Amino acid sequence: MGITERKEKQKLELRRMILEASMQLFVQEGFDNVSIRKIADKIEYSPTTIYLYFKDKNDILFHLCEEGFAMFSEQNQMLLNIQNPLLRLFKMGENYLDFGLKYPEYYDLMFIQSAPMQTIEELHCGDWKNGDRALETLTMILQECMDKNLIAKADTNILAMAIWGMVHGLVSLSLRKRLDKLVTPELERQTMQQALQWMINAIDISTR
Amino acid sequence: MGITERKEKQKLELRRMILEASMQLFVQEGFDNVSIRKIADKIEYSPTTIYLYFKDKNDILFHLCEEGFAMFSEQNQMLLNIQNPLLRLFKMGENYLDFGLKYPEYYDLMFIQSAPMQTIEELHCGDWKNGDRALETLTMILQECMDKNLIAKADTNILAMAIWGMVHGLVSLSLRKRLDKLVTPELERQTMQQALQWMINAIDISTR
DNA sequence: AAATTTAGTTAACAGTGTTAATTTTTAAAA
DNA sequence: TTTTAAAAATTAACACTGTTAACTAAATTT
Repeated sequence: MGITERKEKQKLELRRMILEASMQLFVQEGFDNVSIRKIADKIEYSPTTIYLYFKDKNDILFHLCEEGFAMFSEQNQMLLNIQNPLLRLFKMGENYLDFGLKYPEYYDLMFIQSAPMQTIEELHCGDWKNGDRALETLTMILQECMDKNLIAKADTNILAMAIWGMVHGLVSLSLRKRLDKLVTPELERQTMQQALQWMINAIDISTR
Repeated sequence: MGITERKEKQKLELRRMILEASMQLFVQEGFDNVSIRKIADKIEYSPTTIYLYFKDKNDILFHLCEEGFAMFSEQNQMLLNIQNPLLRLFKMGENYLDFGLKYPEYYDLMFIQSAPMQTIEELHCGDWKNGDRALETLTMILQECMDKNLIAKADTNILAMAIWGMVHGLVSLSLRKRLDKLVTPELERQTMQQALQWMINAIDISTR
């Protein structure tokens, strides 16, 4: 069945085109300036064609979101080389901050916008593979830190929330321009890293 | 000039009506379901009338945002009675979490949406009185904690960012349904408070 | 009473996501 | 090779959105 195979390949190709056009519009013109019609213009198809490949706009957002997680996951590969779990925790936090500042539009989709989660609930039965995996990595690092007596023993879920909460808080406040009164734009990244470092120091009991 | 006075009073009254109608729509139907036309319907004026009282939609959002800060500030009045600054810090954090979960739409405007900050830049010369005041309270508490040797000495701005970042991170992740995989909805609030408690304990050096 | 300012409205523009009906293109069957 | 059936893509439309220009009605001043 060489023909049906080719046809499926073409379908996947157009699907990719739609996602890539959307992605470019996101990065270039910002989140609010992406419309179905603009995506259609970019790929030179009519707006309704997009609905043959994606259920609705949120469905597109969700798939871009997934790509964001893939990028983040790839960036985190380097963590595997780090032996000290507390240092690994810090580096993972730094990675998180870097990712958020480097790809603000992706970060928006992954962690700030409501739309992708709605699609996950409606179309993917609440299953959020990529998001869960990143979270597991975090809890595992925390468990390792406790096992090696680097941090005080506690519920890993609570710790994970506290640490994720903090780095997410910093990134999202920065992206939404809420930190301007606290620090100048040039120093923002550096100060965020210092805040992370300060927290890691505060929980480190190995040097006490 | 009794007449011009009455007229100004009427103008202010309609202004209030617009804000209150907007507020109700926010709380009842959610952020995305507020449109100029719906506000106009609610107050039984034509949509264009609203533009005689507010520059644009963002201008309305900004003023609702200001009301949110007033509410938050009022809720924080009880902090004044707390002598121990570290306990005061914890209670302020708890207040922050409570506020975010109790008034999600207000919280959205105050800390998540981009629109209000744009209006502040354009119409109010970047001046954000209410937001700044809340931040000052936080840094002052932190300074007091350091003065009384309850926490390790450090740059108050960095500390403020770390702590604000964390509570904001928790609230915004919760509002955007990102914590579902980490904790069940019923336990969410409690776990968030525990995360805060854990952090306060981690930075507390008075019992070491 | 006439002129002028103020308050509010109507109609319209340019844009949004989305759907039903219709056409064009492609592959399979006669 | 021509006809038929299926697939792919399009046009037209609906019900919205924020916002503006032009206009009307009411109130105040001259």
